[in-house]
Amino acid sequence: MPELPEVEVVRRGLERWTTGRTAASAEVLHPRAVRRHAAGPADFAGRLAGRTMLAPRRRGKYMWLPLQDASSEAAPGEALLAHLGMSGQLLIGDPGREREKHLRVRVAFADGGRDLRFVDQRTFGHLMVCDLVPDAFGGREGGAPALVPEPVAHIAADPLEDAFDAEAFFRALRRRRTGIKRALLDQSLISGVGNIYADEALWRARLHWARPTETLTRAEAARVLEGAREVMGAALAVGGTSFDSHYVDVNGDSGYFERSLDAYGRRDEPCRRCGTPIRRDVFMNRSSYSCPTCQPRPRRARY
DNA sequence: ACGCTTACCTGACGGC
DNA sequence: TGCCGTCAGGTAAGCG
Repeated sequence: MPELPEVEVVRRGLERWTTGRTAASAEVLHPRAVRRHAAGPADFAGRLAGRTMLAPRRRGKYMWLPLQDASSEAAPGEALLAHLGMSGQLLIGDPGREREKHLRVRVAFADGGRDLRFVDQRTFGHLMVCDLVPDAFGGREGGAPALVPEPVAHIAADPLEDAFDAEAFFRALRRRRTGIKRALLDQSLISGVGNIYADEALWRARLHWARPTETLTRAEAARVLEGAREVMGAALAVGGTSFDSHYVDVNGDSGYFERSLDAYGRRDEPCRRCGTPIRRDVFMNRSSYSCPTCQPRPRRARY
């Protein structure tokens, strides 16, 4: 389940293997993989052919590769945007290797070297070519607002970005009438946090997932933010979290953070702070893990 | 307008 | 052995 650290690991892999290379052709093997590319698979492939991929960028769980025309020095106005969804993988390898069972899109390069493949069992992920627009969330680059893909324009900065505005995040929480975990999963408030790291951040902050956001103090909000930054930074340092074969880097290798998780997936196992068995609640049709002692349920809960 | 629910999708797994 | 229900969950459309 790729969240920010896992996407960043993939972004770094792409940075090494695709930067400066020119796409020769793209093959869409499953139209659902490019469903958000409104003009269709043929247009998607046409917009990639002949264009050079610049250094990949990321915000939250989205990543993109700015596309430059071979014939032009002009700054890129479009990008190849990728979201891995639940099970998406971007893989780099020998073009002659066997086709993966869930291969959805393949991009061949003009240099004839390693190709780029989008493999996605559950097809929640997608690729598209889209316009770049000025960032409304404060990202800067070279003295001007940074450019982000149009579909990313409504996604808030992630907590590992310089542009992330902690005070604005706190004010937004106080305005909301919802629970803290729901807010952490809302990518328009803070991006990059998914179910796993939301539970980990809340465990670190010692807050229950149903805590009403409008009652959070500035100090509590800061604890959540610090927890998210710490846990995602630590996960990134060891290559991300892998629960199954779904999340891998561009070479197909898994990360090692699962063994370091304090809450997620640890039902009935002892809390690493106090020894109380970790509980599992069903919330938003998914699991929430927390410590009954360190993270007591608030008297007024919001779901 | 906002908060919340639902649909989308495939494979693993447990129970019978 | 095989069938069926459940679970995994990010996103955005759609509902009230």
